[in-house]
Amino acid sequence: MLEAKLAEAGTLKKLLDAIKELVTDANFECNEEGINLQAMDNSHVALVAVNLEAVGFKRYRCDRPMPLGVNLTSLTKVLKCAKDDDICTLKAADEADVLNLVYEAKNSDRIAEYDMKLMDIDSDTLGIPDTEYDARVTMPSAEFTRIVRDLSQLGESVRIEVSKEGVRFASEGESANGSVLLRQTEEVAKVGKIKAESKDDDEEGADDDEDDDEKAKEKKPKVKKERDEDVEMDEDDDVEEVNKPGEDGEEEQDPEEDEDDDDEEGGKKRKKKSGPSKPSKKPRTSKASSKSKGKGKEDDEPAGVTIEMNQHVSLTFSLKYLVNFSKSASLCPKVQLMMSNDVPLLVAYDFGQGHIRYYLAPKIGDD
Amino acid sequence: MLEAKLAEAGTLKKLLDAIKELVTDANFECNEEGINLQAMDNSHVALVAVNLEAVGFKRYRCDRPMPLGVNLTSLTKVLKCAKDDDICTLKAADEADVLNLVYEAKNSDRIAEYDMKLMDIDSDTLGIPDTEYDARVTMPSAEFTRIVRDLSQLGESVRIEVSKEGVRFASEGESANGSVLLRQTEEVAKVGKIKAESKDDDEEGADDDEDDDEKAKEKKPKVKKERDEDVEMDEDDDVEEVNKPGEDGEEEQDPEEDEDDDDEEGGKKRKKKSGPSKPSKKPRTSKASSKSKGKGKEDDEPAGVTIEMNQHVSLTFSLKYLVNFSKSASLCPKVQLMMSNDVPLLVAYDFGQGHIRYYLAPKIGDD
DNA sequence: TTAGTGTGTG
DNA sequence: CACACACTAA
Repeated sequence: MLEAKLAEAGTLKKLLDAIKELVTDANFECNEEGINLQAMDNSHVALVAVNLEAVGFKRYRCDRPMPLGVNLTSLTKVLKCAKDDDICTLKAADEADVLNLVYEAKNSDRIAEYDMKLMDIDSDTLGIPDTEYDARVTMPSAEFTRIVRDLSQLGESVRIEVSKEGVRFASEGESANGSVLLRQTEEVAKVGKIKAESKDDDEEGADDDEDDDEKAKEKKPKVKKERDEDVEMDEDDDVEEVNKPGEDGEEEQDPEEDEDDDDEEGGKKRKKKSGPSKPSKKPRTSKASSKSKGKGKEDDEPAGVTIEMNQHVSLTFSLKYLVNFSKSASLCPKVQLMMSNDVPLLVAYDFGQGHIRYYLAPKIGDD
Repeated sequence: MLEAKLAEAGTLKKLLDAIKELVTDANFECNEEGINLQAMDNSHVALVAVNLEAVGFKRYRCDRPMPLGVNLTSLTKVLKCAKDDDICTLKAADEADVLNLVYEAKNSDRIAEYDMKLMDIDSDTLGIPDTEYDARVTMPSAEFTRIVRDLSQLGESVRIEVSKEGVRFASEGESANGSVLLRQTEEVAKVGKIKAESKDDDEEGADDDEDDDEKAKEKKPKVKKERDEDVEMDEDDDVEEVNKPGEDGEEEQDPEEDEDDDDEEGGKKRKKKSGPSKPSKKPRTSKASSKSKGKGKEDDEPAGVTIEMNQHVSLTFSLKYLVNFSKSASLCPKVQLMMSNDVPLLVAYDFGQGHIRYYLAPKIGDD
């Protein structure tokens, strides 16, 4: 049987909001490690993969693997009956045909219980290859939302191009063309391996090989990410110009600076507007201090754009889907775009309890 | 003739908003005591009774009883022309076929006047028996709204069950069943007589003591106290609850006394009508602390759920109507549900100037 | 959270 | 044919 107690029903609600327009029915595959959902969107163009880790629950128990066939519309309705901060417990008996949801008000003076019918769904769960990518762009999720929404007004598709200059989103429409360039806030990091890493910011069990070893020591219990600590950021003080003109795009070697202090700029820059106005230089504060300091919600704004690339990539995608994907922004302040030429884009949102990943094949014939 | 001056047009507007979908035409029965409206809903399933007491008006005069046949849709339109805080005067000459409405801005710099046609309506005013009920649930009106709205997503009807455990709202639907249990916040009060008491909350005319006395004498525990109080009645002394435990063990039934305008909905408090010599607002100490504060909203639950019962009741009702009734929540932060088995439910909203009461017959065949 | 669109019911 | 309710999108 399954019994999963979630501290905040809001997490599930947001999850469902994020995917319900893409998928109507799906199996929640539950096992001792957590809950996974994988489904093609209704038109079989995109793939959605959701993961909720067992450790992310207040309590989690799943004796044996069980797929729960859920109609997401129904589940959404039932979840609407929960307040965001209700404690939500999911229960299903083995072979049950209903999913039981209990919402408990924080102060316990209200208990609501729902039973939702389950359905049998053919699980065409296809293994997702653990691809390595040529480029990863990490940016504030709100920024991504904004860009794809903006561009979707102009045209149907967007060309995403990652170069050492930064990442460019360009779209062509009937009446106008648009292009948004994001420069990496810090610098372009070069890495050898770029793979989806949901554990980037926080992890409990870093089972997967991390792309950088520093992370190991960095391991902090799951919490808010101020920046991607894992990214090796080298201490360059001169961040005036983001892209150093000196180097050509391809060197692979990591910066010698292995001491990863994630400084955040004095907290001045927050969600940056797409305008590539020159970012103010961040006076590096003492490395140690910056990390320890309490974060006033302003400070831990998702902050910057990080670009990691091994190779220049340029791909074209349907904006319609990207706009859809971007609805997950409420779950996580950051989003990662993983790309390789001629390979499906991976859009990943990692939140405390797990992740949502979207895969979308590029349009052919892009330049 | 009638001349009734209301301190805030908003009161009328909310009233109309609350009932206009239930009733399209109705007689406003005006007499020296105030204005009453009583009507069956359009499908003759529910009954709505509205009362506005003469004393609740800034000025009120009605020489002789007169029914004003009003099309509520028209009146709603006319009322939309008033701002919520306008002073609103209703005037009608004897035998008039129009109702005159004057809206005066608080600062008098704007006066609007409307004449609305009246119509003849067969007044099938039927006396409403002053029933005694087996149970009364007093709860935040916003909570009631939330529950019936939630459950109405799932099914057509709801079973309301009052027991010493609390009050349970349960609904069954195609894709899911739902059940919400509210535990009494304080304790279950046992009373001998449970009747609708609109005067519970303070009103202008009477001062508190008088109010209490009146109730005291009126109260005769003429009934079933067979259940032992002790069970759910852990008399925590009148801490939260206002009334002194004096009389005969049983609580005075004015739990809604706390006039704190704390509807969590949105702090939409408006300046209370200065009314005719507002009598001392009983500064009930109890939650006073919370009252003074700006908004701790979390700390002081705007109100608890109070359950009074002499007998277990279980009744099933159409959610459609309850949802409709619950629109009156804007008028009052609390609502009372009065129930006895096999008897129509009474849903009562008591506000400063009067009340709205809805009666709805239970569905047959409920368990 | 609010507004608009679409569907269903009367 | 109109009104109301529900759902979806912004």
